[in-house]
Amino acid sequence: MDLTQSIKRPSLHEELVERLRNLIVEDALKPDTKVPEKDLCEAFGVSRTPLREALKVLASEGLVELHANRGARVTRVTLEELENTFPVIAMLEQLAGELSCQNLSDAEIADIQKQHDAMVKAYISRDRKAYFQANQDIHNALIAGARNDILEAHHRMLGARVRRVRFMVNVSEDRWAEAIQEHEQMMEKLHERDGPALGELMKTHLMNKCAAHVKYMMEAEENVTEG
Amino acid sequence: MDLTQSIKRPSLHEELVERLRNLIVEDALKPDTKVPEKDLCEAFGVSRTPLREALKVLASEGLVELHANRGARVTRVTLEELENTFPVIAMLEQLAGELSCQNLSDAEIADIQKQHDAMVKAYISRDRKAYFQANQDIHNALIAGARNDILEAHHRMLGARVRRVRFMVNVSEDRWAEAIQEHEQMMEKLHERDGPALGELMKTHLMNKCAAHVKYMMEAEENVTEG
DNA sequence: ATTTGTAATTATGAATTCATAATGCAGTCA
DNA sequence: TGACTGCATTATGAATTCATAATTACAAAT
Repeated sequence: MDLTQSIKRPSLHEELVERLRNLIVEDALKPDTKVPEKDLCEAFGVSRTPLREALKVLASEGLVELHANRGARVTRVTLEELENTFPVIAMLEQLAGELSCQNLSDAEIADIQKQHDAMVKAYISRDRKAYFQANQDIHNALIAGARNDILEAHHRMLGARVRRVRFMVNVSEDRWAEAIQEHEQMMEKLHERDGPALGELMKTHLMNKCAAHVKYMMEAEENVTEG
Repeated sequence: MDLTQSIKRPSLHEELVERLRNLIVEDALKPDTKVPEKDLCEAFGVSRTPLREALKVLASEGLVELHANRGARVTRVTLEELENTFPVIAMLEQLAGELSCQNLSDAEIADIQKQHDAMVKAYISRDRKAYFQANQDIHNALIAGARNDILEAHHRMLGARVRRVRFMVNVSEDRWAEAIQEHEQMMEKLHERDGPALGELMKTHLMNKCAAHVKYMMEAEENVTEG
């Protein structure tokens, strides 16, 4: 019997932070959506106090914007924000790559290899959903392998801000193939436990991912302008 | 006349976040201090609602810990946290160094040179307070030079967590001299606008700073244990 | 018809109140 | 003497209430 289970009771505001964050990250709450406190209170069945505490936290994470007396609205991921965020994530992943090679156990590396294989399989069958999930899992595992809470926390924060566009984005066939290649190289260096090399690969991988997203967004913008 | 001035009226909770953060960072609120809401409310002359919102934000920044029904306490900067935080800051500063060389104007670089000269002067006269201030200003200017809000925000957040130990720390003569040397090299590369080189120097500089802090903390711990 | 001024409504910022978990103390019993 | 039980106190989580800023609706005037 797990005794700690019964003790841990997350407070309402923690719960709300989590659930609202998920709603935003998974694009259920669209950017620029006004988020009237009243509606959310009714939706979640809580009073305004814990809800407003949650909104303050989400605002500090950059997921919503608070305008005094004008309420909260979900932030839009701009091109500029994307171009600013990815390089920072890239640096964090570079560090994670270096540290993971030092800290991951052989068993953990084997697990990552399994996730990698699953990702490749998803790629072959063009299962985008499974691919994104496996890809996400691999990156998270490599971050966790750094054994650095601070790194992990900030990576998660930054990831939340841009994951929304990853949901929207349809990567091109070319870029998709390239990403798989990059992941293959990463696995190679991970097995060799060549930290600096893995770090470099991960940084580059992220910057390429950034370029793909930027390109996609600019094309989307053009369409909007034209339509 | 500045018209924006009259419009901007920071809400109570923003004000509280700022003031509490300063109190914690500047070590006026010591680690492990219990922070009873009642006392703070009286001190600031506000009700509990905005204060609790502020505490939630500070908790998400890692400056206080919230234990359900047991209130908030100022977090202690552990050795482990220090060792985790500095490498992350180092990566961010590396990126900032690269970008600053691309983005800073000649005038801005001249300004930084002035701050650098002021820092050297403070070093020569062994004015620790002035030195720390100038040092802080230089790093902030290089971060700002990256023209990247996300980078800046996360750097500020991480800085807040460790600045407290910088207040406590008395750097050794040797390390102090070394730090000056590193800053001299940084200025050189900045003038040459050699981004990658400046980035590398800044990363190394931060990691050396980290090592100095860790060494100091371990010695302090020994003293506590022995005493 | 468009604009401007005012009133009514709504939504948010903040204070207060209520409920409950945690703490402290006294008293009891081994 | 020391540990445990139960009540009183305190502090926090959450709900409610109050005050005020912002928005909307509408009427009047140009």
